[in-house]
Amino acid sequence: MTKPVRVRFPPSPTGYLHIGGARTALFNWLFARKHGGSMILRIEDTDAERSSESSITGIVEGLKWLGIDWDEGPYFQSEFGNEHRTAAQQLLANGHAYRCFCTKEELDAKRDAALAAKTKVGYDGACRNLSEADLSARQAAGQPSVIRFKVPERTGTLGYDDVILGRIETNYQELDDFVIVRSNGAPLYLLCNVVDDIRDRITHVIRGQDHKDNTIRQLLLYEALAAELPTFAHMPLTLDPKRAKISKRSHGEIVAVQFYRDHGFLPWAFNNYLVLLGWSPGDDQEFFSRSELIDAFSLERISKAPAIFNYHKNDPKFFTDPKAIAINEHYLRTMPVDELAPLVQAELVAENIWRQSYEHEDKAWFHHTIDLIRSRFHTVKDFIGAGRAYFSDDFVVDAKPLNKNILKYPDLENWLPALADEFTRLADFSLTETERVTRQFADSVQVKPGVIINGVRTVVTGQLAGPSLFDILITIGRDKVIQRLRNTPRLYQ
RNA sequence: GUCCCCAUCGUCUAGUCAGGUCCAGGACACCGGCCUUUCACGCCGGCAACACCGGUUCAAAUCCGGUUGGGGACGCCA
Repeated sequence: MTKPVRVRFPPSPTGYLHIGGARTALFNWLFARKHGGSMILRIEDTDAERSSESSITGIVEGLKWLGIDWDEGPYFQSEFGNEHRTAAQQLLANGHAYRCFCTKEELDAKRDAALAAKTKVGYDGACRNLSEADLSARQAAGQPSVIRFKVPERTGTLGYDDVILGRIETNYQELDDFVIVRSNGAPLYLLCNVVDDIRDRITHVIRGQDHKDNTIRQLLLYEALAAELPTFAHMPLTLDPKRAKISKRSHGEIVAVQFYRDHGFLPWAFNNYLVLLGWSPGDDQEFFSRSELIDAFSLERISKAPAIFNYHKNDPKFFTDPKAIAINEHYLRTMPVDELAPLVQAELVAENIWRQSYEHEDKAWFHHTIDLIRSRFHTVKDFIGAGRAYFSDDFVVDAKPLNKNILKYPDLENWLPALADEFTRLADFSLTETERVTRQFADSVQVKPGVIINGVRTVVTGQLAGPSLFDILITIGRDKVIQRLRNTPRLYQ
């Protein structure tokens, strides 16, 4: 019987949840769900200077929006300071660590010198073998010190089997003694992280490849702490089109999960996009329901090579990775309308154009309208943008159709109100009747039907494109159609 | 500079571990066509890649070596 799977997502609250973090959370979550294990959210806030409350809120909200839930936590690393310090003292006591009195300035100078001389950069072990007398003298003198881990004097290599990358090994010679406790007594990430993972009984550490070198050193910590090693899986990083690591600092909002929420992405569609960045099922399937994805997911099928988040700044057509938009569009037009309706409702409510009747007597109309217009939309924001005229009289007539379909034909100023009169007289405001009258009207004024049809579409919806005009008319309804047609002259002012 | 990792269409990727079925498959994007009152959707078709060099082999995208390129790490950050 194997141990139940336990994974964790441990963000440091120093900024919003970005694409890379969300993807790491998603992969951990999928793995936990697939194996009936537990997902633990642990906020790594030991760097008090950089951690912020708003960042924690942002991360939690981001995960909730994505639908990535957790079974334990959020735990806060800062609440386990005692455990971290105890572990450090234990390592000090049993000879796995030692006090180092080198000052930051000395170390910086040595590192700069090494970098300049283009030789190996690393701690030289100056304090590794301080005599007892020296040690107590310095401590008695109140000289500040950090605690360093003492890398064992061994030959050969240190390594582990990564589920994604395979065997990873590093020569002991490459490892230098690393700091585990700051001079102010605060334990550092490398140690805290291991102590927490041991306490939380983490079985699988799934994180980015930027942690690969940390893992090697943490292996020594597990050993010194006499703890069992978890399984490691280092995911490929997400890079920008210039192949640089994405970050809030250099990329801004476009990499924030919040950006996608605020731009009308469907949470599941975004997950579906993210999972394809570095993972594939092995066949041609690209769209997955939640359960299908959990079922199909496996760490072994994660790619080794980094994936590019393919957005282009100031692209007039694609405001983010075209694939992300394509996946969103797919869900937008194929998902059950009754699942989409609440999301559209939220947008309408936010715009103050929501009507209670859409939930009751006009529910069928509301759903029908969503279904009628969604195939042209990219995000749910389009329902209050391009689709606004279906829900409100307060909509803008776009400049392009205004010029192309209205101003270009001055006669429409009179024709469209006249057509409105025709509609008034119609016994049956139906698909066939509105079409018949419209074509007849075009014939009577001797223009191609398209001129009238496109003119009406522009006046009634404000848009250059849309569904079949007669579907639009009967959906928006006779009264509003007539009113908008009669208002045509104002477009010429 | 040192160490580690990676390398298939513009992008995400399948195929690599078990060499032949791959003159390399799918998706996005792009181009063309059909449909059409517009624009989409949908459908049909097209463009487009095994980084390079050498080796092993009857046979290499696949195995081995090297080169080049890219990334990550090298903190009293996480």
